[in-house]
Amino acid sequence: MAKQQPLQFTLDRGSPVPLYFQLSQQLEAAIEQGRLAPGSLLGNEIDLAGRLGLSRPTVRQAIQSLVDKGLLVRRRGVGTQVVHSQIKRPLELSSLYDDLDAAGQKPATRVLRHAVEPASAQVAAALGVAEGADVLLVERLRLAHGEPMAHLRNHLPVGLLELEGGEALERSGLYRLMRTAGITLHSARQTIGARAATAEEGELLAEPEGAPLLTMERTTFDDTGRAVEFGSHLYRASRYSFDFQLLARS
Amino acid sequence: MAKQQPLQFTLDRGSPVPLYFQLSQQLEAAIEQGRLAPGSLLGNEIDLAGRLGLSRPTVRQAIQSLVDKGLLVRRRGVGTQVVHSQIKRPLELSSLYDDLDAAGQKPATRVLRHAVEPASAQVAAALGVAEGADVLLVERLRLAHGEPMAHLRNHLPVGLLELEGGEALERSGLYRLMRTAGITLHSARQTIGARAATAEEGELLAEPEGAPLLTMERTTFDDTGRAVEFGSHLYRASRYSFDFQLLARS
DNA sequence: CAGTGGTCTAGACCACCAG
DNA sequence: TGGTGGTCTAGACCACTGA
Repeated sequence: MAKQQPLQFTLDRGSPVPLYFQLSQQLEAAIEQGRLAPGSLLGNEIDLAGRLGLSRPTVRQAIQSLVDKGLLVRRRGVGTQVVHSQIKRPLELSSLYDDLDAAGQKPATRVLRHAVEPASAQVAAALGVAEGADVLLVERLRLAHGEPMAHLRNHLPVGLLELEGGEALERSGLYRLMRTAGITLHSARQTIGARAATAEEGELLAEPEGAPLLTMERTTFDDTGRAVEFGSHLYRASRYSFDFQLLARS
Repeated sequence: MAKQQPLQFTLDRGSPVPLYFQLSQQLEAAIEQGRLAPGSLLGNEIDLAGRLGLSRPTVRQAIQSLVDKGLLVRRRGVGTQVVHSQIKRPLELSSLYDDLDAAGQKPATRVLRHAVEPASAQVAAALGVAEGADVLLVERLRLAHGEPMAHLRNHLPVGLLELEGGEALERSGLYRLMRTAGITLHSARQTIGARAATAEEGELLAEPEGAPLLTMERTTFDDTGRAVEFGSHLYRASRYSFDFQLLARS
């Protein structure tokens, strides 16, 4: 087992950033840049704590956060080592806009509709409101490189966001707007399936009738447990797929 | 904010089960059974530690594990409360067999093929072996209630599992067999998409040609970073969808 | 202002693994 | 048998929240 030690860490005790977080960030950077080779041992926690002038629990907290991310593996009696395989991010609670943006796809959005409507039974159940109660409906077409990628229908409780005609939705994703509005996203329940495009859907997405479409339905909750969004989305299967990482539950 | 305290916890210091784990299990059970109502406050950590005869870090460790699962939310200056929405499990590194089994679908498996073959470029890249090198190919049809659900093609490095003709694969999932063989699953990289069925695929899955199919490709790694499986699967979109929970990355 | 969680320390003993 | 991570203790101070 290769082990090396010249790794240097700098901790700023005056910073408001917690010490364990400073350490875990620098460890993560070292792993990503290959300065900590896959499979190499990290050196025992006691020594590391001593060299850094930290207590062992603090060092453990830093290491644990990277174990939780899947970057490190601990083996009792052996040590802590860097995982070989490239771990990328897990499927995140991020918007399609951010996904495309990060992929350099220059996303654009066309807001097709933006209106208050009575909730259908499905929407009412998802959002936890009465059937027929007012909900905000936002219907958008997402484009990349000028080509349609997805048709997005989102239902929101009224009063949650001030969208002002929807211009903000052309420049940013819905999730980012929610975070900006002080809503803390907590969890989401998703279903991914597929079906054939109707003629109308095909026209919107520039696909022939009957073409396979990916469907995604998602209800998003904030940290108070309130449903803040129900989305019902269609993606062109020829142009889009869901790509993500899973970690085994320990 | 409702707060109640009659909750009773029993800790066994003689047990090999860690104290924080005993506590987190009992808390989780109380939440699931509704004895801890959604939105209710948990009471501060210091008192809880005192009443249980534990130190605060131990109690924190128990609470933190439930926060990580999405069952609890901490707010500084406020307290720890039970999340309102029903959190189910995240998308797990489990086999379709176990998924169906858990759903009471009485899964059955027909092994269509079980042979050593030269690796294609795609398989070689996924498993990290040379193109043309021997790999084990397992091809299965998964049925529920006698109806075909999915067509599963898995490639494995030779020598990883002793499958003995494949009978074991008719009674259990591939992942369970791997765990039984002492392989610790660590992570997987997945892609979910959709496409139209070819005539041949349609015949296997009892769908017409051109019917939408869900596709899933997955490479699974063990905790040493070794790729242990590459799967390329087809699901009937009319019968199956992927349903899972996401937690916001903190 | 009082109360909460967030962070940190400096020890301790144990269980597991390798040689 | 020695070294590793796994667990646990009994404190401490700080930052944030809400009344």
